[in-house]
Amino acid sequence: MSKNCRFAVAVHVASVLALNGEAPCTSEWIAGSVNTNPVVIRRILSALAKAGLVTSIRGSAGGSVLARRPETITLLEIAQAVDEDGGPALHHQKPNPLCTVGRGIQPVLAGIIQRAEAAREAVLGQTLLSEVIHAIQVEAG
Amino acid sequence: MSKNCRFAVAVHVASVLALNGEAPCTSEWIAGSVNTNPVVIRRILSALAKAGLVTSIRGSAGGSVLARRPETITLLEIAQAVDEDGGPALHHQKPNPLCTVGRGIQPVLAGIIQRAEAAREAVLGQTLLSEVIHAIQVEAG
DNA sequence: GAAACCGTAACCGTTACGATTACAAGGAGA
DNA sequence: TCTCCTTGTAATCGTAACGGTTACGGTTTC
Repeated sequence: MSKNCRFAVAVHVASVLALNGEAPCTSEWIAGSVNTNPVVIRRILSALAKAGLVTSIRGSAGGSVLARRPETITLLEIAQAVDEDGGPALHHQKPNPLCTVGRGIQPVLAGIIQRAEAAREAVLGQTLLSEVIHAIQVEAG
Repeated sequence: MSKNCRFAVAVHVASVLALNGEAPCTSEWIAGSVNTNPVVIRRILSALAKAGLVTSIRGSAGGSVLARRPETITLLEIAQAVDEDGGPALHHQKPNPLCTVGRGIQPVLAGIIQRAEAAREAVLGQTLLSEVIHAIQVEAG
């Protein structure tokens, strides 16, 4: 599956924003919580803003705030905002059409992979950011 | 998700082997159907053999055959044989434990990702290689 | 012994990622 | 207006993974 941690960072960012409420968070402060570089956070924030999940305020005393209530944001929206790549890849080269398998496998596999991804996304689509925040608070004590 | 096409190639390889029945297939012949290098196929075959799905015969007139009937092989077994990487990644660095989110997010996210992956794997676990072969034959005409 | 085949190590070019630096643009306050 | 502070984005670097390829040793058949 995906080898990047953008989804994990994006949920982390959204959780920090949600816990801060109306107060804008700077990318530097969020980076301190995620333990990475502020530019990495800004790239994530940019993707979340394009998806309408986050609003960024430029200038001094600026920062980012959640654009919607945590009860209305699913993890699927966050995942789709930062992870444009959809599902496992098919063949690099086109299979040999002279072979029965080579001729017919690609649409069959595409359908199966799509169904598997849909099942995975259903779980993310049913998980709300507010639930994640609650679980984090329970976990962190 | 995963950016490699090993799963697609592995299903392709297994389908070719299944359609050839008892007759061993050489890696070069399979490579001709997949349209890639024989060594790439041998690497996939090696992983499938370690999972007990394929038997390889060395020496002249050698090749590979399916070790089990296609009705008893699920796509999940094939995926796990060639894709050791499990699910999306968490953070690169450990989050800051001084932050509530940093302290609690990792186990929460791990649980959610695991549930999402389980849903995806359930679909693959219910799909049999024999069904794939049938669909390929219908598709290829 | 020769030929055919598997198994694997080694290497190359490409691609993607996270991290970092640098800089332009925007906005608040002195 | 001037000065910070912040976002936004481009450019670059090092690393890691992947597919493709060559090479070579081991194995089996003829």
